[in-house]
Amino acid sequence: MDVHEGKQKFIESWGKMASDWGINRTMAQVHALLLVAHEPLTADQVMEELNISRGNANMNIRALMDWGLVHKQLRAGERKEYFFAEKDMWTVVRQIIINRKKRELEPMLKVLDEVVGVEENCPESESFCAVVRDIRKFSHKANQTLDTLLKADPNWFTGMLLNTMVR
Amino acid sequence: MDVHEGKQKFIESWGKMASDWGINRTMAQVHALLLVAHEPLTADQVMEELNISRGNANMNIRALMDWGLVHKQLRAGERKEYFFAEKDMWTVVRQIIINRKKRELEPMLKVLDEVVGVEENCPESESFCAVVRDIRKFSHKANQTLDTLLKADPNWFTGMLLNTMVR
DNA sequence: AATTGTTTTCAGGAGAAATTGAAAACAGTG
DNA sequence: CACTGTTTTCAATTTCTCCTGAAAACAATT
Repeated sequence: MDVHEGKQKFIESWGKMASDWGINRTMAQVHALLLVAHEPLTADQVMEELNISRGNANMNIRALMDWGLVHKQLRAGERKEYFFAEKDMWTVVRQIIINRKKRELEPMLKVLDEVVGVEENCPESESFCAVVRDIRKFSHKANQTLDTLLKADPNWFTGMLLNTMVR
Repeated sequence: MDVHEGKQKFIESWGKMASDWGINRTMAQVHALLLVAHEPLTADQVMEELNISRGNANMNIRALMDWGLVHKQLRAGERKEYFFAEKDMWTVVRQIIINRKKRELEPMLKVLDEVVGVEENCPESESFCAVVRDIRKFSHKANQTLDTLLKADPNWFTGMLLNTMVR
């Protein structure tokens, strides 16, 4: 397999996976393209490679910068902007966790904290509260675990999690 | 807050979170409804509570059964089918991991295994392979970790992960 | 085998999300 | 400050996913 075919397969697959996980497919494809790019690319190159419009390229590059997954490079004497992806996988995963935790997990936790306070005065409300308490406990633990993970050493995840668990 | 308001908030929030994660919102709302239901419900009750059509209710209940998150209850002398959700959080999380791993993580791993074999004969192909190797290593470890997690004791996750990590 | 109650299917429609492309805004340069 | 190359914005359009509702299939009962 040659490198172009490999890149294409990778980009397509990365995009597919992302859309399964509720992330815009094109955004993930731009990310994939920059991940495997040999050098920083301009918006025009991204448009060209992925056959997307200027507006689309611009929006998704911006979104990726907001996520902390892509950075801008300015070159002296050039007006064009170049973009490159963060390539360290641990950092990539960190950024994704940070973003999704904030956007999606924490709002859910807030609601759980609210509804766990429902008055318990009948079998129905009691079983409701029991279920919510359980989900809430679980979610808070997951959230704390993620916080710990984020504070951890860069090599920690790949190293320890596995070693501790595999027997 | 009364139990009805609590249930509604919970159902709405669960649905929102699911759609952020690429899961059909209505499917998650049906799941949430059954999770907090005091007793098993019929398809008609689900339709009624969530204001959805018969077809929609049926399809999503089926999908939830495929995921192993909802079960059918048959009652002697009744032709209607009753549905109830698996309420143990550890089992719920297990089922979700099993399903998403199979549907989304593993196909990606397969592609990574393929493209890592790209011939390395120029700077471009070398940097491509280096990135792919890194992602591949990371993903395989994550996959193995999930396998171990799935084999683990029901109380393992909530217990150990946190205790080991929090200092 | 006809009747009734229930579940399943799926073509077409509705709504949501992503994309385009052209105009506006911006930023250097002579 | 006018000109040029570049990025940003956003209304209109396209694309995709999801939902509906009615018909078909199914299954228990008489």
